[in-house]
Amino acid sequence: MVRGKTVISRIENTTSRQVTFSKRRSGLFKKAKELAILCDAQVGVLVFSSTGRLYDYSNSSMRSVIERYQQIKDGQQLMSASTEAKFWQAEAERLKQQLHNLEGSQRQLLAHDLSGLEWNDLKSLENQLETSLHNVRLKKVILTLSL
Amino acid sequence: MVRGKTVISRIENTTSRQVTFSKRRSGLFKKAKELAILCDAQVGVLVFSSTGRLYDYSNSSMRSVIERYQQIKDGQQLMSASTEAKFWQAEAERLKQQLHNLEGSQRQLLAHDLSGLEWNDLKSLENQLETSLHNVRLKKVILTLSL
DNA sequence: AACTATTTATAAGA
DNA sequence: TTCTTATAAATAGTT
Repeated sequence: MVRGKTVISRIENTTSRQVTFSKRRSGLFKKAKELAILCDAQVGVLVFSSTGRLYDYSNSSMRSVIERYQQIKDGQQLMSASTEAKFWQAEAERLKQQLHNLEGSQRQLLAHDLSGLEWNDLKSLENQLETSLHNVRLKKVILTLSL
Repeated sequence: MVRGKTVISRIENTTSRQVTFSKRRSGLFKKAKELAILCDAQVGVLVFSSTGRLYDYSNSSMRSVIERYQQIKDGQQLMSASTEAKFWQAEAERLKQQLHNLEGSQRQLLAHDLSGLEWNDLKSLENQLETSLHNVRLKKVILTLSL
């Protein structure tokens, strides 16, 4: 039971300090979570025990909380490794999409996949191929003449 | 007064959400401070309101708390995060190369760039285009007949 | 911001 | 560590 008003000063007894640390830490995290949910806030809590062990809570991700903090406080900070990873992942995704599109149009040019093409599409593809063929033949002639 | 058990879910009313935010935020900071004093811990709390405003508490300095967090986390994770970053960077590089190659062959198919092509290259390109053209025309016929 | 009926957190004991 | 419980502390709704 709670005996009298608790004085807030360092608990000298190691064992009860550790017990209190454990209890109050979870209490703090619970409060943090409730604040985040009730008030639609982004919350991050970092706690280092006196033995140096890290405990943390965040309703989103601690990295994003810290990044947001640093953006506000510092303006600009070096990209963290995880941000850099995300950047390159997005870049790879973008390139993959571009590649996919180009492969599709290549398949049409090679007439490997003409599905989904309407009459007008086929007509313009035919024109394109005719133009290409013409230019390739022209190039052959030029090459022949220059020999 | 408190009426019944409080349900922890987003408070819809804006005014009471703001009031609760203010009250619980200071409650959270108070708890954080008590934990730090009682248990000799280093504590940092970051809170962003739904309007994006930053509130923070730390018994030492937030900067040192964050630095300590990153040293521990990155010590455990920097390897994987930076490895991941490298992986995706390499993946992006590979895709970029692939895209470049495909763009080159596309330019040849469209006869936009025939430079560097020898007689034999031109001959096989011509054949490829003829085949494509044939297949496109065939598809047109099929489309016409099926109308 | 202040009040207060209740709920919630928690210190100490088991 | 987990449960219990007496008591302190926090807080939701009201003024």
